[in-house]
Amino acid sequence: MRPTLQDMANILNLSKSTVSRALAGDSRVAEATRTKVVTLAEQIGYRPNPIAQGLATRRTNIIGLAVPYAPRSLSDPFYLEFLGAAGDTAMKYGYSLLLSAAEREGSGGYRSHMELANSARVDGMILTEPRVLDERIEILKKMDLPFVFLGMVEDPDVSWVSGENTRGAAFAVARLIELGHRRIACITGPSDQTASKARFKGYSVALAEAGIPLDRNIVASGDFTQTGGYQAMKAVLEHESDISAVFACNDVMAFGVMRALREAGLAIPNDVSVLGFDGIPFAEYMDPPLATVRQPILELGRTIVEILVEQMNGKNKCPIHKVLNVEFQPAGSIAPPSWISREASTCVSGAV
Amino acid sequence: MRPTLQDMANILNLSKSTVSRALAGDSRVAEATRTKVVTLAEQIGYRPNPIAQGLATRRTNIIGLAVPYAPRSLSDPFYLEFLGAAGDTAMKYGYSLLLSAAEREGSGGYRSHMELANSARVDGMILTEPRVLDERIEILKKMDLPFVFLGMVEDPDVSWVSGENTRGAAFAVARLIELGHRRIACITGPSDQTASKARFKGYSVALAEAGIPLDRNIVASGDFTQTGGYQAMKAVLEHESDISAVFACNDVMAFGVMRALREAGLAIPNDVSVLGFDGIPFAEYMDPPLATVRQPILELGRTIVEILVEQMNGKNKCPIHKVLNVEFQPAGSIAPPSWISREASTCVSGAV
DNA sequence: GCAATTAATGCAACCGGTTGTATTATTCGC
DNA sequence: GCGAATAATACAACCGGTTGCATTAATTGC
Repeated sequence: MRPTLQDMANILNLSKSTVSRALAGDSRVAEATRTKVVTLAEQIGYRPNPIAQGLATRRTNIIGLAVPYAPRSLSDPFYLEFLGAAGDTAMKYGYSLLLSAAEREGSGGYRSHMELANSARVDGMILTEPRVLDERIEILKKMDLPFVFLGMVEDPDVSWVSGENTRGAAFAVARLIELGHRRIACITGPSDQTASKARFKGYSVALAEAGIPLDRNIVASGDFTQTGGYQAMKAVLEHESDISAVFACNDVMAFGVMRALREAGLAIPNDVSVLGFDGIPFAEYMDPPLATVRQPILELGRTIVEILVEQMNGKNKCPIHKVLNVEFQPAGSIAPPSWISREASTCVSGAV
Repeated sequence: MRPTLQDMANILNLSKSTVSRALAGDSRVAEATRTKVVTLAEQIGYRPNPIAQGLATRRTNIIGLAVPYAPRSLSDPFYLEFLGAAGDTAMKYGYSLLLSAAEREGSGGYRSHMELANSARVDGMILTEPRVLDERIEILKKMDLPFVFLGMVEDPDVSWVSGENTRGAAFAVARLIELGHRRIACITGPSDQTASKARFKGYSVALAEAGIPLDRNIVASGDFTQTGGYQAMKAVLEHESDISAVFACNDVMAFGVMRALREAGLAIPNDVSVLGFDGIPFAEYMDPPLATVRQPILELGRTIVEILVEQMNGKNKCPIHKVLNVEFQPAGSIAPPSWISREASTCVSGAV
């Protein structure tokens, strides 16, 4: 049986409270006593019971992490990396992560997240994939539990951390335009997710700045999964054959896009360039390596936990919004459009 | 403030115990009373405090999940999928998953897992990546906490669930041999992991059955990461140029292998065939799609939780060892060796 | 109609800690 | 040497549930 505080007290002929204070480093207990207590604790392997501590202090040292159910969620390496980084950081601050496995049902899919938040089991929550009008926010606000979103939230009272979606997408798409691309398809994520919306906005901005009209026929919406990207790309290819580049709003969809293109007999990047978003490790192992916008995934995980910890400690009551830099990462999946290469080669052969 | 049991008791002029029993469905409380209690609970949104419940019942309804630190761990989609499935199943049985973020240090890397196991915070533990002589087993056995490993463990007293590593690998490698391959390299995982060892054994068995001698020069050890696979393949290519196929002990390493081969100017599968293991979703999105041995990842997650739940309920005291079927999944990354194709084409052109 | 059952509820201890306050022992000033 | 201040420790309530046993009320048997 695990030794308890009372056991220790009995052995040392002390009271529970003194033993407890000795371990907590309370200045009121004599140095000699503390030493004895600590030594004994070491000896018999005493560890305070976190459940009892939780009941007494109303703190659990656990952070709830709400991961949305599929289609995206836990099959996207982005989340795994994020999870790892968040877990690491949480541990550094003495917290553990409790996963809220999401539910399958469509609309009620947030119930388990809300239950966890309301369970007194966690000191704070990390939430992911905010929607434009996210029903969870109102519920959470009523609970006075600190929480932070991964991804931008409109409500100014809510803390969040996000990669620079709009600017990142705009910058990368501008590079495509710079290469000579004019017909650039866009595979978006679910339209009600803020990240998806922001990346699409970046795409639109880049087009607008280059004076290229936005053509809805070459914009399709996926669901942030391989399959989603694959199907969306197929749908676009059915009607449009003159695109020379594709911007997929995340890497995983870009993989599906690449497959759809190849199946349509289009070579990457010779016929069509492909650009992703996220910078997951697999991107550079594709053939050709996928050009993407690298998010600082580890830093996102770290930062979000740090902000949450601050709020849990009550140090900072005002909401924090943090946008982390992203970085365009060129790679073999993008190249100038074929008509430029052809012109160039014509030109060269003409000169020879 | 959250309503407590006492609040409910006060409102209804009942005692805590009756209210508690009413909610628990104890047959001793009158039906009318139970209805009143349940109605009120519904009305004021009463939810029992799981921390207090945990203290009283010594059950937390939480399963600890120990994920080893890098290099593999949470950057491998295999684990993410596993995690999702385990989480889903856990929820179905009323449990949540508490992640044990692993530590960076090499040898002491298991400390946090053991602390979690010993923390009274979890009712059971899921452990991953067993090593051949896994130090955790002895520690866990002393704690009388149910635990199950993902992956085979030698100790017969320990429960585990695993894919059919040896047979799966043997079968797949045999298919390579069947295609005509003789010089098949093997990129193993860390040699002290049972999964790695078992898959390598499958490779050896297949060779032996075909009468092909095992050549240690074309066996290299990776660490189950892309980079590890890449480097191991490079090392092999440095001395050996006559291999016609590679078996990587997991898909993620296979991606690294493919990259190394391409960088060496070798085409897949024309010059070299590549075979992976795991069946992660990305495999089929590679170019060419990666042939692999598909593990039933979701079922692994489901089964492991079910076994653990059974053991936590005390229904089954004897250890359970479960081997789940794997399935060879052919794909574009494997083909007959080039000398066969060349012979074939020579033959054909000769015939014409 | 009264003892014996049975049904319904209440009391109080307990889970293992934390923490406000009371108590005892010691030291200090003068 | 005595009262006051201070240091060290103990007591007891509390966190919010669960659970064994006692108690009371209602029902049954004869």
